[in-house]
Amino acid sequence: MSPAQFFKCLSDDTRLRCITLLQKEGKLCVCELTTALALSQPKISRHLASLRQCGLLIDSREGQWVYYQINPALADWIFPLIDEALTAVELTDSFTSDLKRLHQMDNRPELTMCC
Amino acid sequence: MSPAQFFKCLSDDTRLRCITLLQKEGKLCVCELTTALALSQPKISRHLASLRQCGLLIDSREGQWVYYQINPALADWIFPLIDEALTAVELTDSFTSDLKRLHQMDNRPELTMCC
DNA sequence: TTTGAATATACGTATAAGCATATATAAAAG
DNA sequence: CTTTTATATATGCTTATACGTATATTCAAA
Repeated sequence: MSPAQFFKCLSDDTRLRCITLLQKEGKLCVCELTTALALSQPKISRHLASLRQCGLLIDSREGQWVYYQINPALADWIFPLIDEALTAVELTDSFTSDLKRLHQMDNRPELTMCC
Repeated sequence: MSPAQFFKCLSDDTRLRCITLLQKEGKLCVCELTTALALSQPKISRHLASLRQCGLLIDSREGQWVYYQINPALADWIFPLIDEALTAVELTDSFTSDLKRLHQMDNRPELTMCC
């Protein structure tokens, strides 16, 4: 992936919020991201698919749920940029809201699996 | 400017090469950028205009030449991202070529002004 | 093996981006 | 003035993005 292609991944608000939320939280399933961002499921899924196809994210199915995370095998130059992107996005109101909705979410899959 | 808007500025190869070259060299006129990137003048000018309009670059006319530089009045979160972008882009072949063409350029305005 | 929840994809459409070519403006030189 | 160099913009075109809606797929549970 070229630098410009990487920045294009971050150039859409929905994708940027997904990536930075994953950078902060580690691993989230589609329904958690859908709840956190308060957007339609197909919209989230389509953006996650494009990020998977370009290699920025990897997915893993666990039962009914498909979890996404940042690909740990990315080129070295990408990680500091993702870090700085998170630092920048953490200053925004929408990211604060996203985090709040995520943490207030009922029936989060991980919680269910623990019981 | 939102983080996503900022990343959109970097998401086009031509704009990214302009921005990183300006980050490294400080201040360049349109004809220097045109030579360095080996692209058409209208193409460079159009991208510089869009970067000026979103506030990422500022321009200043000096005689015949219009110089562009990174806007020093940008929000704080932007500068580390530009730094990391340069670090990433410096690893690419095209950036090496851009720098080489710039430094080999004949009749660079600054040099002419010095004599 | 049917039902429901989670996720993915297809399709049509609206909008935005990017490009090449041509032309316009602005300053300097003759 | 007229020309030349540097830069900006307009126009017409093609392609890419993003979206909503509808539908398909996958898994688990009953």
